[in-house]
Amino acid sequence: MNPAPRAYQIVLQAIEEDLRKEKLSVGDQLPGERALAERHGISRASVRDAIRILDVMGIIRTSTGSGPNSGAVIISNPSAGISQALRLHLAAKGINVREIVESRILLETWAAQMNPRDPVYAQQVIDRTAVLIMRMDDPQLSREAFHRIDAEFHVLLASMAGNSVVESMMESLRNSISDYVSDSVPSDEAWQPVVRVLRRQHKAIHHAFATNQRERAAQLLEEHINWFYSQTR
Amino acid sequence: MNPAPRAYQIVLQAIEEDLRKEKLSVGDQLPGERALAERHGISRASVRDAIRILDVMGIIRTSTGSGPNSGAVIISNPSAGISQALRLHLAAKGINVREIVESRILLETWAAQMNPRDPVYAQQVIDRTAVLIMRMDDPQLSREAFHRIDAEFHVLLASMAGNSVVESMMESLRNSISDYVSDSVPSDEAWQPVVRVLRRQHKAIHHAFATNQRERAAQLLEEHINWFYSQTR
DNA sequence: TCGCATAGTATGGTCTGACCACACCCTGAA
DNA sequence: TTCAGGGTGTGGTCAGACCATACTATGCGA
Repeated sequence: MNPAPRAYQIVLQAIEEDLRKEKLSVGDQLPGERALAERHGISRASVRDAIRILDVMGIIRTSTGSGPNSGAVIISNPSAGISQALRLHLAAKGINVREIVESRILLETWAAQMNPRDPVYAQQVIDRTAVLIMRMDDPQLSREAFHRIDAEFHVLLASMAGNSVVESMMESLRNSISDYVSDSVPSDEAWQPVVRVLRRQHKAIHHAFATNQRERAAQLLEEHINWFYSQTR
Repeated sequence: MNPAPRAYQIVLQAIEEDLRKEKLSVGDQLPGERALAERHGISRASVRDAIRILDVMGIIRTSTGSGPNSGAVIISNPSAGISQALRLHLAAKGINVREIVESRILLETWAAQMNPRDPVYAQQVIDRTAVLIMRMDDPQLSREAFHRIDAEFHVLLASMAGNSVVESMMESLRNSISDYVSDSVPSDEAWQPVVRVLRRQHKAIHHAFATNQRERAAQLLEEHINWFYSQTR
């Protein structure tokens, strides 16, 4: 049955157990790699395997040096691991862009129609997205910067629903295709008319949210996403 | 900007590039770790970091020995990485069960209402789920086995929509809470009445699918999931 | 007493080289 | 022709070393 359990899984399971029991929580430091190795009776190399996994999964952040901010510190960045997974499987042709776009529409329209769990936070989101829209109006903005703010805009709106799983998946879907998006529009000349339409759509979406027309916001989001991806093929 | 790019990222990016260009695809073998180390001018330890990441992300499968089925072979298991990420973040309290259940309902009801991309496959799914329902009727079945078949049942139904992202997320959500599910119902005595209701619900859901009542299937699925999790608190 | 440069210490990151168990393969004997 | 045996290359694991870094403690000088 279990002929060869990997050595790093010993550490991984122990840490997962500690997380579950809240012996470890966000902000805490993990014991040093050498200490973990000795505690579990395995080599530091195997401990590093576990640490590396926690790192790419967005559970911890590692840094060199000593002191309270060094070493492996628990963070919570659920989108990191999911983004990486989606990105790699997109490269490996295990999934395709159509499916990602379809999923984005599903998640974003759901989040838009969802009753916000926290009305105060929802109002903050509406205010903050208004700022993002203004920043995207800057004609000096590079395309990379525009895409970055654009992503933030969408993730922020999705966060209103108060579901971090949906929010992380949203962010991951957006991240996983960011290269694709950047490569999609070949020239800056072709980009100019596109960005004008995007700005207009963003403002309409924001207006629908601000006036609490959630159905309409969802519909506009779907059109917005579909339109943009029709431009990139 | 880039003071310390990790050594393993060199290999990771190279492999991702090869996947994108289809120089590598499912079934291919990766070069040996020693060969990759020499090619990129880094140590085997760093190469192993990259290999390990691809492994946990479900991009490759590794095994010892020699020959065409040994070493690191490209597979495509998108749910592996996402499952692991969700599972760890669930342990780290970065996400909670409510959010996972909410997401499951979102994905499953969407998939249920979606027009199948492939009618032939949809019919196969309906036939195969019928078999699973029969197997779940076995009173000798252990709870672990029941949950396993139950998960297969739900993932299979979701796969009808023909969106592997949604399917992977479904499977990952299901996997990430499997421990939670197993621990939820304390005794086998309490489990018996629960499993009877689950069987009945599964049959109703299957009937709705088989008779193409997709709206109703979605509604039954939502009730089914909500009911089960109301039992586990 | 205070301020600050310096040595000390612990961290993760990387490398080297070694040994193991395993699975295929190839050769040669029956 | 068959098949038992060793050969070879694979990932898995280990041990030990060195590095750059970042905090900490020391102690000197003002």
